[in-house]
Amino acid sequence: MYENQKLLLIDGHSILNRAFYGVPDLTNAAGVHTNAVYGFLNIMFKLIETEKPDYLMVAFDRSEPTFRHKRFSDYKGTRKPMLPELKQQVPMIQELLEAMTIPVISKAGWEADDILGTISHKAEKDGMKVTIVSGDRDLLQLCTDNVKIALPRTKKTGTEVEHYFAKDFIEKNGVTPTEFIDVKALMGDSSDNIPGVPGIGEKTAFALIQKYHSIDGVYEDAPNVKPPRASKNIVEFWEQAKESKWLATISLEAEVDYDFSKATLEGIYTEKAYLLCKEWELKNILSRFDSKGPSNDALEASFHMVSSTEDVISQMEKLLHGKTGMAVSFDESKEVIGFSLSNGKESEFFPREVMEETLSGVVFQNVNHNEFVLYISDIKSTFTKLAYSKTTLGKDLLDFLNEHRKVCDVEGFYDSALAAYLVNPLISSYPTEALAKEYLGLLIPTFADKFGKEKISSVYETKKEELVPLLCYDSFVAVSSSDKLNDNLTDLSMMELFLQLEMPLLFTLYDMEREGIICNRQELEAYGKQLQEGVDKLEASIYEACGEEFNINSPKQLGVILFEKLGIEGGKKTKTGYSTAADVLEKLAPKYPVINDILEYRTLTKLKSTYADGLDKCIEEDGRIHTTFQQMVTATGRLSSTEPNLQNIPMRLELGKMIRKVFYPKDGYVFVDADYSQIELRVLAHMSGDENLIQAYRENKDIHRATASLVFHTPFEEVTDLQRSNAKAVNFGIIYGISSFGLGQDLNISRKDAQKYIDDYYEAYPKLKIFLDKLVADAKEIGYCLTIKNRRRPIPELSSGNFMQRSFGERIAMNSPIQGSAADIIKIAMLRVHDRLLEENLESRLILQVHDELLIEAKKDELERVHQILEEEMRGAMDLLVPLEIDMHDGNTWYDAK
DNA sequence: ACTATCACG
DNA sequence: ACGTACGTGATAGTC
Repeated sequence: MYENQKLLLIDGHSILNRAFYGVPDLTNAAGVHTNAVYGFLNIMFKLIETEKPDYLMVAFDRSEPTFRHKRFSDYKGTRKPMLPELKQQVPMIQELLEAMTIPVISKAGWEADDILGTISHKAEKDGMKVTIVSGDRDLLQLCTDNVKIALPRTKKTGTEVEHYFAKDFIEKNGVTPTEFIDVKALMGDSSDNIPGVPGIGEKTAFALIQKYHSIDGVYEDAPNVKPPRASKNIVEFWEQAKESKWLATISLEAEVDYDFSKATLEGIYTEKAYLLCKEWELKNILSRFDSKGPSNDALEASFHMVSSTEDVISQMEKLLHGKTGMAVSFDESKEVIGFSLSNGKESEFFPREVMEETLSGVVFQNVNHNEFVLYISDIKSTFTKLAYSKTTLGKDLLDFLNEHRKVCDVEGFYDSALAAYLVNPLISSYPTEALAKEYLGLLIPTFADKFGKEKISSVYETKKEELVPLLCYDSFVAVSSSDKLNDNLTDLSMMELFLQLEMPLLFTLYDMEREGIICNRQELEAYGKQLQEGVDKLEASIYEACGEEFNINSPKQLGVILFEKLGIEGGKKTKTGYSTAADVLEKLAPKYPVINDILEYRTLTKLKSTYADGLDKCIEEDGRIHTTFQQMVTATGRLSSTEPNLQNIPMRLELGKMIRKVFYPKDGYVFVDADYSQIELRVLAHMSGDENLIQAYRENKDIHRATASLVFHTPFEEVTDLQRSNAKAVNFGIIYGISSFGLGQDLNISRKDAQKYIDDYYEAYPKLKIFLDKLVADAKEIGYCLTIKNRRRPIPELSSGNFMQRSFGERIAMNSPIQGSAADIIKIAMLRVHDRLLEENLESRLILQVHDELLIEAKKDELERVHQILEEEMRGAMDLLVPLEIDMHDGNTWYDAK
């Protein structure tokens, strides 16, 4: 009945193993390793295309070994346990195959080999042509005229596949595939734990089987067998030979269940498979799906769009009771196209044009705790909570409400995406479909699933009905996921962090962004011009020295010029070529003057392109730059700043620092800049409880000098500048999760000397070592680390089998609690400073945060007050075992305030 | 889209 | 034996 149909059988573990070692490490944003799954799929799809099978099955061993597990191949062998990164991917590929409706066959007590042998044998008897794919050459004993073994080999040029029918095997080895079992029985196989017959090696074994065709033939003619050693041992070790043959034989009669009719390859491209590939970010695989993504028909039936004034009023009255989800929808140019509301049962989209046509405005007022009143013209509804989620911050929502507004208040707002960030800060974005899957177990389509690369605005014009469900999902998911998110936050003891710190901070950040900072375009352009002159001079000088013109900004071209044309030695090579990084070039500078020009050229072009030109583009009509503070990006709990990044404005070099002179306070105001003094080291002193470090801070000592004094056993007053600066490097190193190699590199000393510094350091501050060791040990046990305010960071790297990855995880476990606790502290300070400025009816405003620094645009007659507020709220943000100190300066530009 | 480089804390 | 400091974002060049 299966005459001439084709069956493809895959040896699951073997191909996954091959893929794992053949494909470079890949992870998705959540840190899940995916390289083996990806490689497996590529091999599988390639074979589907070339072999065009009618049926496909994949065989796996069961993880628990049994007495029947007799052969040990490289991936499961006794030599090395399976690396965790690979092991994790076994259930992943099985889940995906099942999602693709490809049968995954395994049976307790039987190996994949036996399953493959049995199924291929049966299929052949049914008249099929079989291809077995494996990386394991042992399977070659299964090949016949109708059963082909395909062995993929990873070569530089890509994956090539070797094919063996019985005739190919005979041609290559001089014995038949079944005779090869007997060859193995004689010669043994150490990797498979097959003893064989002592004294018979590969050559002899082949020769004997070619002559006698089986071990029985050899045994029967034992007296005449040559060489004499074989003749003697085949008799003496006959039982062992038979045992070896049994071990080497793949069963053709395993007790496995399978059904060809369920292996037809129809419907591989299922919705579930699509979503798994998407979650694992297997983008090349995704392109094979032409599916438009999932749909939840029953749910979407409750999604509507209002089209008249009467509808607006009745729907709002209906939806605005209790907890309500709200999401504002934007097109690609950030124009509001409308908003959706959802009560978790029904959801409604309110298009902008309908709202504008029919109603004068929307006003939200906070009356009591968690109780809002929504006024639209003459209707009035009360509701208790807003939930919101979007890839960007809930600040979008505030913007929208502000346009129509009067009051936007902290109480009662709930940003689902922000909650999801606290639960897992490692994810790069928190779009609706991700929250839906994680917290509702609901699969929903994205815009790209439905509309590909079309523009939102054009879809909105032409296919509004199809778009509405997507827009409704935003508010539906926001409100529906909040219970589950709250459960998670409660379980993790993070409710306080969320409600008392992160949610209120959202409003602080919103205000800071709206405020912005004045940036003087004329001065910026003059500065850029000045830089350009320097660039031109250096460019000419570099071309002159190198004897030709080339692109100095291209590390590739620069590397060739320096290390090949000019023959400069000491060029450190990387994957792609020579490294031309500053620390490499600096070492060469004394011998080659052109190097200094190149370094200076780099400095100037960086300042010109990133800062002079880059900031210019960001000055808005009000003459101010409005950065965006990202609250859901960093793994540690810090903020980040984008478009533009105002947290990396030059500071260390004078030329770069000058840029700060173009940032002004408005008329009648001055800048007040306050930064924490060594906040991370103070946090470390507190958390570790080390008496020496605590005492040094309580006595307000120069901490680096105090460290040098202890480490180098030198009286405090006699510490040299070099000793102090070395001690400073060690202090930094400790915060980063020190390694002797890293410290050595930073100080340009040997690794051994660096290790001595570290040992002496720990002797000086004994509790630090105990504390840092405990951080790592605890994180290994529970899989994550915690800050003072219970902010958590999962560290999947700690369970890696790879030394490098694991070491990285250990450094993260030491650094994140410190960096993250410092972030907690300054966030508290920001909130309090911001709130006090408002409470005390001041006109001074908090406008920037740079990790350990706050910048206030302070009204001149409020200066004293602002100083006091900063002092009190920054120092008093948290009670530690050591005082929190700040440095504070006023200035007429940002430059002067530092 | 990815890599190298460099700006900040 | 392994080959690095922790956390970010913007730009230019290369594929």
